[in-house]
Amino acid sequence: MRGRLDADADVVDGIDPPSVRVSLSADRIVGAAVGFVDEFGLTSLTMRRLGERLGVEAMALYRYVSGREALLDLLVGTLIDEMRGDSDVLEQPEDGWQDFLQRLAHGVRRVALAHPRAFPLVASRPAEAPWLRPPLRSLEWVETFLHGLRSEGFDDESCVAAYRAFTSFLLGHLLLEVSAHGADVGPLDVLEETTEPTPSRLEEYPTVMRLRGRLSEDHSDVEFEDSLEELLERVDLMRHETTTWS
Amino acid sequence: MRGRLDADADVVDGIDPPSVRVSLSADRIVGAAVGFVDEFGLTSLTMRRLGERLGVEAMALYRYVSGREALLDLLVGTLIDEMRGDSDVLEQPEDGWQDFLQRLAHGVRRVALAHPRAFPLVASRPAEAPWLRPPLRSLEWVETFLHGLRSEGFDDESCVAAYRAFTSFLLGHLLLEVSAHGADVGPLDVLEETTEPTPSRLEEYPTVMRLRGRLSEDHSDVEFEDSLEELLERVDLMRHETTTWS
DNA sequence: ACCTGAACACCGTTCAAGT
DNA sequence: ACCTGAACACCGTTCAAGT
Repeated sequence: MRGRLDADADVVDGIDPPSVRVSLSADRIVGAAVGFVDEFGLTSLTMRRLGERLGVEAMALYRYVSGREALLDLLVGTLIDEMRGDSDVLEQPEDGWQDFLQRLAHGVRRVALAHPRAFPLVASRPAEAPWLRPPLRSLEWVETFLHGLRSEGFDDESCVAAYRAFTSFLLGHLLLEVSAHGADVGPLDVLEETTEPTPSRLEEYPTVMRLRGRLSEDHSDVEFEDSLEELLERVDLMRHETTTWS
Repeated sequence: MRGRLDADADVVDGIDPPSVRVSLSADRIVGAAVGFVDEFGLTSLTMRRLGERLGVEAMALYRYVSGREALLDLLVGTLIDEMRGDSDVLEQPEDGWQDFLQRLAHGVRRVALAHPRAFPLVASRPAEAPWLRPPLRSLEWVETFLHGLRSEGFDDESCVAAYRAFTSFLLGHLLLEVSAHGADVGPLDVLEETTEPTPSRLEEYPTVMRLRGRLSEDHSDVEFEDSLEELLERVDLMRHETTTWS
């Protein structure tokens, strides 16, 4: 017994250390960044504050990520890859393309709802190439999508058309859904409940006023489901079969 | 003749003065901000640089706008109001609701394409109320929309459903369209054309590789037109007539 | 009434220096 | 090898002071 490890010393008196002292790595940094954004919002994410959260000076982060912008890109990549671990999302169709796209859509939606404050990044960051459309903007997922539909008999043109329709549907729906959950925000997130939540000059807009209650109802779940169904029907119509030689 | 005006003196030697010396106002500031974002992108918009552009110190701006965040909100408002001046957009239906929505959709699209670098703001800024959905997120336009459909015989529920479908369609389409035009971007906008525009590890993704050409084709115009048609058909289906007593 | 100078707190980022 | 201190340029914002 050679006595207690010296390394313990600085944990012992550090009440609630920012994080257990694990050596830094790009993954750990990005993970912390995701957590930080989930908790405090995008505008609060600062190299210095992120360093603090990791028990390190901001400058130490530059060993692993080349800067703040690069960090945000890594963050987006992480979110999209999170779906790979989702067992409901398939790598390739097993019960037809409709089931395949259903699972994919719900997978993306789960990610969006799990990270409502980070999701707008997925939408607004410039992609590697303009044809990598958010929110399915990694080469991996686009390959999965296109190859999946091809293997189900879609021809090239239909695959691409379906990809476009699918992404634009997802982006519109999910962005609106997370923004209703109070997504991006400005500097201070503490929304001042003191000011009336409804704009004051409302009486000038009789129709809005009358339908306000109905407008506020949240049916995101069924709406997503229904619109997705409709999308799949549209995709079905834009579909040209192809004979697969194999 | 009391000699030349003293005020001219600092214009005379100032080669290419940042702007003709007009007294400041909120409108002028917001207008300059829009121009600045159009030209240099969102991340380049800085109180100090905006002041410089207006021939004034940054601190002077605070007399007219309460801060940067407020400025961005005003900017969003301006963009949306830009459509009021669009003679193709109607205040109320004249040739049926389909024509009405067609004009509205194209009006929003023109704004988005005229300000591709500012449009993501319209999408991601938190609205006054969660039911003010981007991109139709001013009380004025929501009133116009809902009242317009009501006057065409839609009942309350259909109006709201149509509003939801319409906004989510527009948001998805237009955000993807402007992001393909290289919208948001990080710090430096000078996109480095030196690095190959195509991600390097492309050969690992055979389907993407093969369809790359097709994926890059830009058919935004016809795509918008077609999807809009489909949307209108969907709206037609979700429509319950109501008897208007008047 | 309207703008400016100086100041403050906070950024991102670099780099020589510490261990 | 990995992190820190000090420094730099640049933010947003406040406020007393100038005109």
